[in-house]
Amino acid sequence: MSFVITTPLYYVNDKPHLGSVYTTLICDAIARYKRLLGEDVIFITGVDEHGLKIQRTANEKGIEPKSHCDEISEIFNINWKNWDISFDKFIRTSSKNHELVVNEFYERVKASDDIYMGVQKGWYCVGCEEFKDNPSNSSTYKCPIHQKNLEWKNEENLFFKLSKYQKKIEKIINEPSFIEPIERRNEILNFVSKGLKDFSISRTNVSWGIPVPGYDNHTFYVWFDALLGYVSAISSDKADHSLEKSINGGWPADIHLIGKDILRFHAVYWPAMLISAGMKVPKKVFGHGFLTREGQKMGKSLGNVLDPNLLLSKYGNDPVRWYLIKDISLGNDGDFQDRRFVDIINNDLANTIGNLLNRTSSMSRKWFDNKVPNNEKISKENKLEFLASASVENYINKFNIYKLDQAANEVLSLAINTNLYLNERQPWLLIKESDKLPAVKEIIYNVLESTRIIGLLLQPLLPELSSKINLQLGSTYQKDVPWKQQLQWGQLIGDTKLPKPTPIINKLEYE
RNA sequence: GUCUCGGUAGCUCAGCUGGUUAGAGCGGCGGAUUCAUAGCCCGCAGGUCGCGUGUUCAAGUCACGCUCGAGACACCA
Repeated sequence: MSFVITTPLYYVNDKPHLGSVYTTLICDAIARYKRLLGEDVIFITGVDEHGLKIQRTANEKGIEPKSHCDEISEIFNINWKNWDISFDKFIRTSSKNHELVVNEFYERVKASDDIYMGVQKGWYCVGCEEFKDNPSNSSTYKCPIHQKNLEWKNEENLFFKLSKYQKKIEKIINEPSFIEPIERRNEILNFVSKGLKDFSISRTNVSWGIPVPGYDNHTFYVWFDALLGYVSAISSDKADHSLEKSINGGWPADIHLIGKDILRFHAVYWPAMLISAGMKVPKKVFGHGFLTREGQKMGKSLGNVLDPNLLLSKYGNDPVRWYLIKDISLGNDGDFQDRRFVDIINNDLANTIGNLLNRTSSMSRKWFDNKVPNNEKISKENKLEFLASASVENYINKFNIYKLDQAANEVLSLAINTNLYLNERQPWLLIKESDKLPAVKEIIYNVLESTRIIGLLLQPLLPELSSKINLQLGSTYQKDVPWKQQLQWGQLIGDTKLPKPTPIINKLEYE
């Protein structure tokens, strides 16, 4: 059984922004987590390259759409590597194999008698190049963006019989686990209950797209094409790619993680399309929130767009991951605040976790010949062992239901509890009494062990920091041993050499 | 316009089916300690729980109204 997780296929109109980085980082954490649990993960990301907007952007730059897409796609690809994203597939919707899959899919949908030629008519703004749905549309209505009169337009389009799937879609979205979070689910339920209308899947005025077989001047509407990228991605690296290859390769997706703005396409149109083609629907569509900055919407007009690459180069990968994962609850909107960012990183990562490792390792080295002490096990019950196993359990429970922020907080509280334990036991006093040596050994072993577990728990969230922690404990994550097994108490081996501790994370300064 | 969600300490937010002195983290202030990255640990924050009315023995927690904010109401992704 494979676990298929997808980011949206990002529109190549512009380079990656913080929002796409956010989505992708979350997916990466989930993908890493599932791999640690031993699942066969297919982590899909990629780019959506067709459509009028791209065509126009390329025209403005005076280049072919294809070269524009090559350029931006490469930026995305490099970008994800810089962020250490562990994706398995990177799909480009302009690729040949994708086109083959789209055509095959289209044939299936056609065979289900779900395609017909219709007329898209309505009030059209030439400036926006789109139809405006205006209840009181009259010829005097002006487009609010362009301040121009609308034109009445008829356009021949191929339509997909979405209305036919009303009942089936209702059934799917009624399943509480299908759409998360629940607030978004209500919106979709409400939308669907008003009755589904067929939607057009082809355009006649867009040349940059996949041609519809049999209709010379038609190309597929970008959404019809883009959603299929999730499917074609699965077989993208196969020599002979076909729809069947993708289906057998792991479809359906276990989770589509997307921004809340594109929920409807994923939770309504997409399942209907899939049913029509005789395919399975995704198991879950998760619409996360948006990021604001210092309480304000980010936008070009406000000039407050936060460049993710700047964050990466200035602060590094793990701090950004920690902030976005731990401080924003998945599904809610989140606010990026410079001050808070610095505080959180310094407190959580440097002071609580980093310093714990540092003080622990220092004591052990100082008193036990630069080594891990042997576990004396003199106490009847081990408080830290109890706390650690509780944290591991909670962490896994939270992660399984995609409450990543709570999982992260679980790690943090284990670190806090471990610091607390140290302060209670005060081994630095006990060490002065020679008969207390066994007790000191036990305490130090426990604390080192707890720290090792903290490091392991951080593996899917902060891969870099995690390995740094374990390295300093002389205990690396072992690929051949199940992660859950390594999370069990008591795996740290006595007499292991401890390297000289160095800070695993530098403190940030607020400017 | 219709509908949905939210308005709780300086900031970010927890508070499930109503019930002892309303909680956490961060920031701020004070204290104790030294193994450690001036760090960890301990204590302090007296907040009309947006406003008003009502239901109730009892409401942050329910109902209604108002107000402010976010969002949905189909082909921009």
